[in-house]
Amino acid sequence: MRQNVAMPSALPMIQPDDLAACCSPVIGGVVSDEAAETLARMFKALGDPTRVKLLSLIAAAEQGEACICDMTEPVGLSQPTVSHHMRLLVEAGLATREQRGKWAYYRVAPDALRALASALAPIAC
Amino acid sequence: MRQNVAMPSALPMIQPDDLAACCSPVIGGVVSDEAAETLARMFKALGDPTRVKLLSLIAAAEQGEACICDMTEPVGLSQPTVSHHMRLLVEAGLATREQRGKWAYYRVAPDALRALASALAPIAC
DNA sequence: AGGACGCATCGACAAATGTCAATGGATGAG
DNA sequence: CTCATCCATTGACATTTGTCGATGCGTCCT
Repeated sequence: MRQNVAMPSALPMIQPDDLAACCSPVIGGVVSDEAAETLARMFKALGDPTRVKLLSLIAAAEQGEACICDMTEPVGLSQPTVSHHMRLLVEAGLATREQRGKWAYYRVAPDALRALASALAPIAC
Repeated sequence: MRQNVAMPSALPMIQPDDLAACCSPVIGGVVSDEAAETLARMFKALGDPTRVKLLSLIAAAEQGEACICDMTEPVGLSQPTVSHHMRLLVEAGLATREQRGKWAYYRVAPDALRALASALAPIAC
């Protein structure tokens, strides 16, 4: 390795709690292992075209909510598969689920999206 | 399926070219299949804690650049594995690679991060 | 020229992921 | 009560992903 070039060690460690802060993570300091884990778990949930589209469908739906049966046809996948994807989105904190009678209504979690967006903020805040 | 609830069909289709626009994707209209694919490919690259940390390391390094040999020890993985992860980040457009003599210098691609961040913007823009 | 170093590629392998058909549990309508 | 509907869970399977050791290709130093 080259001499002693400016690597991590003594840089401000970003903790998971800091994720909500503006302009913190990725840029602005080395993220801790836990923060990297937390961020990656959320990003992974967005790392599938079907889930991106599902989230988009929900956000675009009137009332900002949708149930499984509304989404299977637009994404062209089976009901169990859509249910599975929605579960991943909820577990990642990117969506919420509310059972109302026979239907399960899913909504986007704006705070989580905001947190992710701010985690990416390169410089401009 | 319930009656005819407000689903996609006639909503503004977000195309990949629109991804740079502010406040467009995910929220604000149903993303097209291609846009969902594009976004998912980038998010997937961030869907691994190692890659999040790598990006963070690069961004935090002085000069904003780092080579493989600077990163293997902080992430605790073998050189081929780190090289592999960096390739994924570059292919996703989230980082750039520049060979200078013996070393390969990696930098973060701020525009790509900005595009991703704006793709998440829930409402506030 | 020869050796040391930085990095990418290859082959291998276990683990995780996306998908479906089949099934089962709730809820609401008749 | 009975039946249809919405949804989640299960089991199965092919594909993708993360990781490593081994190897090969450049580049720099002496």
